[in-house]
Amino acid sequence: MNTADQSFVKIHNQKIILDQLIQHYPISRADLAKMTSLNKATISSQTVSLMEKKLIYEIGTGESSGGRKPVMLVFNKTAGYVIGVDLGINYILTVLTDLEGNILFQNSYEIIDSSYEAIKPILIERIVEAAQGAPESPYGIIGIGVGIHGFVNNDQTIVFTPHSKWKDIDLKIILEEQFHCTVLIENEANAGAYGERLFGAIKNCSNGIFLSIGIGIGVGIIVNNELYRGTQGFSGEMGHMSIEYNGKKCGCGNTGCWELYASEKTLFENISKLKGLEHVTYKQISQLIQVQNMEVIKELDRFGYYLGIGLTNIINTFNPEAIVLRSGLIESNPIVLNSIQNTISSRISQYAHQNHQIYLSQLSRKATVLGAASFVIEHFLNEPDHLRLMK
Amino acid sequence: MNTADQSFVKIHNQKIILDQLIQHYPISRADLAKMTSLNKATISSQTVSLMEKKLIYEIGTGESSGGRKPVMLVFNKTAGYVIGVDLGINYILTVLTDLEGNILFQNSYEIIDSSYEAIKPILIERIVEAAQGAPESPYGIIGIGVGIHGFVNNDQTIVFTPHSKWKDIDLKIILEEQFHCTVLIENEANAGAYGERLFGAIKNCSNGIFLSIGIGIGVGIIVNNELYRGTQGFSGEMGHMSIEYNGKKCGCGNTGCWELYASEKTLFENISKLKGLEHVTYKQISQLIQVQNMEVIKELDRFGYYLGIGLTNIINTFNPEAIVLRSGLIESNPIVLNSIQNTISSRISQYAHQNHQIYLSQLSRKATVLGAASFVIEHFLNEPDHLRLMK
DNA sequence: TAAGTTTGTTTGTTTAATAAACAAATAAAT
DNA sequence: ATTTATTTGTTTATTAAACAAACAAACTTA
Repeated sequence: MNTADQSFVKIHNQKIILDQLIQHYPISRADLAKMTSLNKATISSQTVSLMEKKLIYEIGTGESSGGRKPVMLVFNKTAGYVIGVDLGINYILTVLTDLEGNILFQNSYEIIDSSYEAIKPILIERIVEAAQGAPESPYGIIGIGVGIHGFVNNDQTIVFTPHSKWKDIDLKIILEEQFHCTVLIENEANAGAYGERLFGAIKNCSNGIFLSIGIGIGVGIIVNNELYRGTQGFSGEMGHMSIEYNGKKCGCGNTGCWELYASEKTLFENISKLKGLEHVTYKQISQLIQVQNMEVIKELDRFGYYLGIGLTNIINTFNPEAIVLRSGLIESNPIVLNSIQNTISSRISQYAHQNHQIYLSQLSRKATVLGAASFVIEHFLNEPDHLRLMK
Repeated sequence: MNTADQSFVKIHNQKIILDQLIQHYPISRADLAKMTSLNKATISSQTVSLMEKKLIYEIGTGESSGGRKPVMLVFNKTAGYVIGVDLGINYILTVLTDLEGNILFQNSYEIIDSSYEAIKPILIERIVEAAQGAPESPYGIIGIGVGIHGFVNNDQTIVFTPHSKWKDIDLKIILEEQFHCTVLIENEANAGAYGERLFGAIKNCSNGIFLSIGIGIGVGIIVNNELYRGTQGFSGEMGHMSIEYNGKKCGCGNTGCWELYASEKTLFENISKLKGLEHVTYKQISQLIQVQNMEVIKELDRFGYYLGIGLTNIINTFNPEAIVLRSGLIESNPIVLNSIQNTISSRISQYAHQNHQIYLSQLSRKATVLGAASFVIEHFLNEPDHLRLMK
């Protein structure tokens, strides 16, 4: 029940102007007026306000098109910096980005002891290290975004991580107290979906699905231009969608869960069993494919087949504009897409002609970490008054 | 990129005031000011505007609470009337309602020939009949809402109806030309979801799922307080979600589709086979249950079991606040809910404690028709200027 | 050199929300 | 019965933001 007044109008229009500027800079006031259909005078007054906030600045005149030369405005992408963290199962990926998501610094750490007690100091250390890489700027470090493999509720508490067994960890409060800045915690797939929507394969897509395929399968859902988190924050647990109601028993309690058939973990297990190996690596699989090892290729086909079954369910559920697949294996062996596509084509409803695109992740390993950072950026740009300590 | 100005503010606040008034009338200006946290003077000026539009009126003074008596305002629910139509597989249900969804007139027609050519004149006749039941009012018949069993795209064209085989029928334009009023066409499950959210089991629920179980299974999805239609309008085809990837072949092209296991149609077929009958009716089944026929009860349990399997998938996907089941059979034999709940409980992820409620449809047979009508009501109340012919 | 165009600012108007003052009506206290 | 405090709803003046129109500056083109 948010009522509107004059100040709402100003904030609302300023957000539109800034958005257009970010999308199309360098740009003149006159062009902004044309694009937004706001009055020239309104643009003039709003740009003053944006310049006072150091979010934009003038870079001199542009080309004339038969009259006075325009003064070009640009987005000040270095008005502040953000730290993004991807807390994976066996790694911590940390980045420092500007307000456009450009990476200035990155660091990857391999987790040995995944207990919370062991991770916490390492995490803080990595964040401090990244923060030190930020140049002087009006707003300094505007916040920290964390994407994590596990259940995060709508209060941003980490409720449970299936692999490292963290329980009810309030990392948000802990980091806020440590660093005194905005901290946003999100599920790994949600963050990935957001990253791909802002910077990657589904840029500006209204309805998109992000599929994170690894040890399990996680799904990030974007509907009606928004991330859909669910009532408590637990949407997108489609790895535990049953595709064989009387199938294999899963640790979650369900039977025939999709990720028991279509995760990278399952594929790796199958191939290592096939080859009589204890363990098989990405590299080994890629090599086996390159030498046309038929057993492995057949296994890969089955992998794509099972993915296609679940994806058909997703398409029937969401009628999405696009689906993004995040899987190191598929990204380095895009041939899997063929069996995925074939399976979907043979199964998708013939009643209505559904249009959908399937893309590989453009951000790849950085989808989650950039998504996490972008939550913070968006939060910062939506904050009507940038009342913060100047660094 | 909708910029805001003063008139936006007025329209926006007026909508909030009217919404509060509809929810809480009779109500005074003073109480509206408190509830909306708008200034008293603003409420005074806006109520003048709403009274000019005939959407509200005064009904005299109320009880004083220690000062001047308040003037009570009420919503003018008879400012106009709406026609709702449910175009089912073997019936046409038509209602006339006021602006609150109260039914003034209703009519049910059994379809014999379901071809478009046969239905069209009957449909028009039913609408005319319903319209004649409307009393004199400021706005007259404000529109016609149609819920239909089949694929409706985002342009509101009926793309395909699986049973009656209609193809690319632009009913919206046809009815608009015939009746010169707003016409809105929606999928049956989407309309039902909307009806239940406005008037029924999931009133004001932010994230809810409506399950229409009949010859097939259709799903209406409400997320982030909005109906989710999908990119083309084909979301919620979860009847064709595979729960057994190598299962029964479905007419849609997929295998192991949920509705092959958990639709009323399947249940009826199974029971009639069991009893060696050509055909079995709702009544017969209810009677068999009442006399504790174990074969039938077992079959009913299986029905609930299969529903529970798909519902577990839905909960894992959406983490909804509530799920509404629309099934004549379950509504008259709510015992089925037990096996549904048991199946879900034993299968739902133990990782995170998910809260969800499962309700029976409150609107029952009228869910779709009231949902269809409510789209028109909402459209009317959102129209900033009610520039229409007075009847 | 003159004419027309483009850009961005200035000026005054319009509109809707708000605060404050006010009048009317009423209940409760004395 | 009188006083006091309270509640309701209107009136008045103020504020803020968008806008239209006028304008000045800077530029291109003929």
